[in-house]
Amino acid sequence: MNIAKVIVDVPASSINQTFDYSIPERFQEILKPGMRVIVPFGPRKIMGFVVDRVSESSFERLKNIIDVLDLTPVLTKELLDLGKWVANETLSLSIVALQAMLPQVLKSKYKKELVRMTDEKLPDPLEYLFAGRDFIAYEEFENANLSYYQLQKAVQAGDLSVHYQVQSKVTKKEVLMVKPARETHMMEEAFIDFPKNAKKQKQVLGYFIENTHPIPQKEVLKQFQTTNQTVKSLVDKGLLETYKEEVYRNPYNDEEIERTTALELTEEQQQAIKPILASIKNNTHDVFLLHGVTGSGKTEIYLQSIQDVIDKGEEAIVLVPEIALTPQMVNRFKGRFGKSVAVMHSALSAGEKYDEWRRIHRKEVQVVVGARSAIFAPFENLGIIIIDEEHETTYKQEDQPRYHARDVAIQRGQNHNCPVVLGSATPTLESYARAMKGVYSLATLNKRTNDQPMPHVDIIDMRAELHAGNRTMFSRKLKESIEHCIRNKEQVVLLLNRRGYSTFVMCRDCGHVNDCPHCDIALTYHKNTNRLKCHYCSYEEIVPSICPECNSDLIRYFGTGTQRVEEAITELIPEASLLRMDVDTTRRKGSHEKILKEFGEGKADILLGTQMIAKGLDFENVTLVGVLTADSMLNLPDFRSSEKTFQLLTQVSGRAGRHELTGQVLVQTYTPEHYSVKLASEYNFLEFYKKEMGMRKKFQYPPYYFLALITITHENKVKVIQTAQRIVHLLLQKVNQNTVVLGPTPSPIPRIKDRYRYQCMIKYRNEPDLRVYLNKILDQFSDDVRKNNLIISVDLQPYHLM
DNA sequence: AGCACGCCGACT
DNA sequence: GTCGGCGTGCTC
Repeated sequence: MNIAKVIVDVPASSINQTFDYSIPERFQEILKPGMRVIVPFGPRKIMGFVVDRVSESSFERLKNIIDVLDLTPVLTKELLDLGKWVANETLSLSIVALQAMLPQVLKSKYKKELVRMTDEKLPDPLEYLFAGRDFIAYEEFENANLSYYQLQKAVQAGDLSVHYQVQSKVTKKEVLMVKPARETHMMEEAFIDFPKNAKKQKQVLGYFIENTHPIPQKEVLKQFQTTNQTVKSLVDKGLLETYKEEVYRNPYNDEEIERTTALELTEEQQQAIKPILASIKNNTHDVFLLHGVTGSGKTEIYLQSIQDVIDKGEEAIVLVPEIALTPQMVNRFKGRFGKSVAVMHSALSAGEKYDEWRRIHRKEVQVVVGARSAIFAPFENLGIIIIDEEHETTYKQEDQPRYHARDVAIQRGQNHNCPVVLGSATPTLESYARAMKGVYSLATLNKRTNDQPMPHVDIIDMRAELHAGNRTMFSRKLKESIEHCIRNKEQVVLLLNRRGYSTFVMCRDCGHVNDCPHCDIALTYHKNTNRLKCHYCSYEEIVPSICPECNSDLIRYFGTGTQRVEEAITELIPEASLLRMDVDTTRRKGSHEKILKEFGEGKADILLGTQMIAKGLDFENVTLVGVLTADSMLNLPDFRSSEKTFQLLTQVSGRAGRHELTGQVLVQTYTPEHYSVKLASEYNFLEFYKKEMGMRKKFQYPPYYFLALITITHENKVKVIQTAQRIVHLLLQKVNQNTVVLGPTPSPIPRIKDRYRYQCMIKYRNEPDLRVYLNKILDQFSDDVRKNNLIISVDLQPYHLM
């Protein structure tokens, strides 16, 4: 077994295979699959993952592994296999799948150096560049703009050599600790003999006679108001010892979180948890769909299930949408399981993420709560996987590897023979349909734990407002209700269901709209900078004062963004104080929490925000939730738009009246008759499910059909269309009769960053070999992809049809 | 991907 | 003879 199979860090389809290396004697004992290594690859040195050890290779001459980067494997056997599965399932490269399972810091960086090999004089420009040094960074040579020919000759003559370096930057945080170096009685003797003028040293020594435990040097210095010189002298005298100890960065202050114990479950909750506990107990893999209205106590079911898993000596993964990973949520888990919880989400720094990951790796925690990628937590005895807010689209990764955390969860659940729990107040049609078919077990929670009814939802027809001469974005009823709330010192949450915190600009005379010169999309107006920006390529220009088409000066700003609503409210209800929460105001780390905290403390009457305020907020004093434009989402060219609207309206309604005070929800819409608006206002998920399933069946969409989206991108429009047509043609030759291949059609945004975009959609029910066909087709175009900068991307089960 | 190698053409 | 610019093929 002295040969290692290695997946090397080269993201290219022609390299998407294992490479064999022989294992030098000194690594024989320690090298295991799942470790990272440095290997020679052509003239370079690169990082790779050992995926297997074997005793034979079909290659005659194998190169040696240069170095081993890990003391213990960073990927378990299960995760290595899972990586292979993910790569297969999502048509991505093995190396990309493996990298996705690890924290960023474990990724390698590469460096090239130019090393002088001779004492003889080099050709003038090179000699000058080296300036007496033995080696220089390759970059220096490149920046100097010298002839590559000379370099080539010098290297061939053996006067210079190119060295390749692999840097695996791992930043462990260390603290300098101080402890006594002698036994106490020896220290005491030294104390007595100590010179009187060394006052500080004597004090410190005295401390360590009393306290023999190591403490950080920083604390010693602080306590005795002295410098490290004092400690150093004591160390030099052989009385104290210093050493470095690794510490974890702790993004959450655990001590302050109050511990909680299990709550008593309601009848409904008990019914729901019973089969889950049974599945844990019997080590069976089942998928549970927990359909529970907001406030029905899903989290308590998660917590108690996890408790059983921990008691059994196993581990738990809890996935939460990024946006819901607020301290409120994290505290519930930390409160119950204390130090056994690791938290993983994008607001952590790279170092913090690595630390949390290591706590899992070292088996110091049993529970991880995290966003999508936490599904790859390196646990070896998984007892349960929970996906909260199962319907959230953030569980699908948008770039390679385009995996869905739910699919990975189920795969891991099978690997570990453990249950997977999907929880939501508004499950995806896919999951609910599976539950209906009996593939998943369904548990429904209809009652809120506090027995409060769901708040009443009023639909307001904005067309009628328009007819009545109200041209503002607030209906009369909403305005009155807001004022009423403020008078009663209650709080309001306003949702503007549109990410446009800005507007587009149009000439009133000729209708000219400023488009991005590089993308086929209108520029959006940013008021704070008074500029027009492209959200796709970051192109910017100053807002024109006259129309570039017709020279008219009647420029009008269209569309409603949160900034605008903010202005309108201050005009309409001057006494109201307002907090705005959107992409603009939450860009900085921690600002999200800060805004919520201020609102929670009652520092504002109104919280105005985009989607992000719909999730998980729980404020006692909120009695009114207003949705300004419920249908702005409905008009999107996306077959899920009704589902998304229903989900959003249901979610946001759950924000009102969660405690003593009863809540009210006002939904403004131009299409009050639309079923997703109407049924959301009645909290009628089942009816919505039936209705929407009918639509999906009629138009051949999931869950009746599977989808695959192929997007072809190139600078030359003709080339894109030709390629797309060829792909469609090839597909049609292979797929089943009843499989639909649509396109090629221009993408919803037909050009981004000067690249034209065409797509074709495959709708299928049964194509077991689709991945094989797709791989073959991708192979056929691999030359074009490499040489001509063509991009073909395949997204199986896409969420965004862009 | 990133690199070497080799062929070609330009310029001196 | 001195250079740079591609196209091609390889990486255990």
